[in-house]
Amino acid sequence: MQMSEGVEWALHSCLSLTWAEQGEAVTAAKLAALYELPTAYLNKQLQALVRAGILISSSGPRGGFKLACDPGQVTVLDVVTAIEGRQEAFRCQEIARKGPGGRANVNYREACVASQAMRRAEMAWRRELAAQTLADLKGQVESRQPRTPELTRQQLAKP
Amino acid sequence: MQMSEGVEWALHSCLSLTWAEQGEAVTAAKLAALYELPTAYLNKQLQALVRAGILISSSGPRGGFKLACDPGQVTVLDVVTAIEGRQEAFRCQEIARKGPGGRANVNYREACVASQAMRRAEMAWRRELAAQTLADLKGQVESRQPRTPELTRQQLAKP
DNA sequence: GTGATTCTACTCGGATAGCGACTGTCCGAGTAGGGAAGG
DNA sequence: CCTTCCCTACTCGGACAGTCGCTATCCGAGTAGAATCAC
Repeated sequence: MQMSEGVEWALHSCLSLTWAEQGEAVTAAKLAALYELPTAYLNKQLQALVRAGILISSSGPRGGFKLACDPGQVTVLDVVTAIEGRQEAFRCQEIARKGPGGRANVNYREACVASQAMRRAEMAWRRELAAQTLADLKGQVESRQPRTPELTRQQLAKP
Repeated sequence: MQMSEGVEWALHSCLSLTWAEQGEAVTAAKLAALYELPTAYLNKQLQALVRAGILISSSGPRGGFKLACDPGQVTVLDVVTAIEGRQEAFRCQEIARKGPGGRANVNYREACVASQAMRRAEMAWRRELAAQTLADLKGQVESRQPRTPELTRQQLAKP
């Protein structure tokens, strides 16, 4: 069970976008240069964020990506879901239906104790992720590394 | 991010083993027949449980698998970890090290805010899984489907 | 009859293919800005 | 000089290979029990 590394890329890219000049779109190439990532593949991840409504993209010269809304409105769960998809990690195959005492007309995705146990854990996971917004992460970085916003803006301003 | 379906198989197999005759080893073939699973592949999952110390295996006639200890001592997390491995789903690649304000001598698996956010969620996930033991699941099934233990024993007794 | 020995059938365990998802890359559609041309 | 048109360069977006881990399977090592044989 491994998560796509695109999640890490997406989180850092979103943070960098919070520090970019307001209204300015940032190209995938510049975001990739920030962290030495492959441009085309990062572009693919950013596309997923656009589809999820987290970013807005524009083509052509002076085009690029920018945040679609306030960082306080976007949770870490939103970003993770945008990259990983909405389906849960544990997908109950309802094997209990075939087992002793199984009933064909019961939805074992809800009734099976194993599924419930796993679901409860995933709910807790989601709750933690939903409790943090991009603004929270942004604030944490700014208090620990006050120069990061300025350095990011400088890097993004480079041709 | 999808979890191996072996987790579901392992949980149900362990539950069935709690209902098997005390001291009797159950073969992978019989466990597979309970839920109509491919025998060889289920065997592979059970091997992982043996390596994790959850089950004990014995070869030859009257061989098979049985629980290594009391069901109350085995948590759902133990089972999941045995199948999925110990590494976390989110593996920080420390791309922040290359980013603005990055320091080469900092462990970003600990310091990066993205990594911390993800880690906090995974900790909550693990905590939920560790809070439930096989005995808990066993009790839940027995209170909802009182006939399941008996039916399981009957199925396992069949040649 | 009893004990040791051999033999057989059974089970787990690791080694071996097959497949889907993540990883990585490329080129085309569309666009904004600049430059040229005409009034 | 100003306006209009065209053209170029740039960027995203989706389509196309490569690789790794999960899925599925098979055969050999080891063993417990039964059958056989000698005493």
